[in-house]
Amino acid sequence: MTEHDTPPAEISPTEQAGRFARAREKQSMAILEDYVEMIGDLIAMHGEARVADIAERMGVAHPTATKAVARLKREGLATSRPYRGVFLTDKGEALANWVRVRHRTVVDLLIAVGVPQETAEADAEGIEHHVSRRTLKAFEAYLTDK
Amino acid sequence: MTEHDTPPAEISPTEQAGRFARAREKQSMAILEDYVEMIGDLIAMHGEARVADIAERMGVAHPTATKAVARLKREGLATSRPYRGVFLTDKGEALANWVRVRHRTVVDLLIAVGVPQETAEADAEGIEHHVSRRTLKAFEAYLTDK
DNA sequence: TTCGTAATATAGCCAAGGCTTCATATTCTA
DNA sequence: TAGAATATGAAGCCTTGGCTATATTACGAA
Ligand SMILES: [Mn+2]
Ligand SMILES: [Mn+2]
Ligand SMILES: [Mn+2]
Ligand SMILES: [Mn+2]
Repeated sequence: MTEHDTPPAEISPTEQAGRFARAREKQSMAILEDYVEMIGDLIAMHGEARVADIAERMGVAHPTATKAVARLKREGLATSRPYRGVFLTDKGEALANWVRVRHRTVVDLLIAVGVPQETAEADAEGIEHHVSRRTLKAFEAYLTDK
Repeated sequence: MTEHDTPPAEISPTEQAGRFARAREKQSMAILEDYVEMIGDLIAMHGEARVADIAERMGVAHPTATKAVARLKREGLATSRPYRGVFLTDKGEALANWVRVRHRTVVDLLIAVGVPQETAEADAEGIEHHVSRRTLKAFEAYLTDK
């Protein structure tokens, strides 16, 4: 029996539970993050972010996008005027910028360790939301030093 | 205005929607994956996987774990005998093994690029589920060559 | 300036994954 | 072997994030 067949490293139930809990928290932020990033991008590209465009690019039905925007407003990340598109608050803008930088860094890191670009772009869309500040710093350092 | 202030790389709405859709699919598998891995670990460590232990280690209430186990059974990944614990089917075992290898590889990769071990372990719990076969292959190659 | 079309909003459905509370079954110890 | 403690199960609630179907609103072309 090699070391690879042994059970995983010892870890207390509490600690492990904490890791899962943190992963769940990150997940609950993921959709918000994707939407603010998307809204920011649409505004940068087209000068406005319409619900229909958001929905199309997110790959969901438009009422789904509408509900997501409602949540963004509830959380103080966005505003919207009926039939006039969606706008980011300062808080939303700040989040969008941070998320965008993180997204790029994750893609760059993946490519740097040998992941094909297309795969990197696809996987990053999910991975990014679980990359903590510390891990991001490590990625940046790695990309700089390399 | 530097290149960093420009909008993200051009990508068709359809392609981008596909990426988000794939990320959502991965997410819907994440919980199943964590549970089969956990059940496999508990069996390896203690000879059995009781709902109470699963719940404690996942950081959820026991009815939540019970419902998750019900879903595993529905998907043909596990079986259970009342008051006798939970067992993995062949399919469940295969998934658990694959998930465990992937988990370790992700942790190793993160550490290899400079992420502190504790952070790596924590972030990997979420990241792993979005690492595709291709990306995993790249990680393995990187770890070997390094 | 009207009116048809396209965009947006609203309502109501579903499944997943959390939770608490309460009932029941098993196990273990005295 | 009876009874207490523990484990499991069942019921019912909430939020999120999907969906479809059906109003409404706004805009631009005629
Ligand atoms: Mn994303
Ligand atoms: Mn992203
Ligand atoms: Mn995990
Ligand atoms: Mn894991």
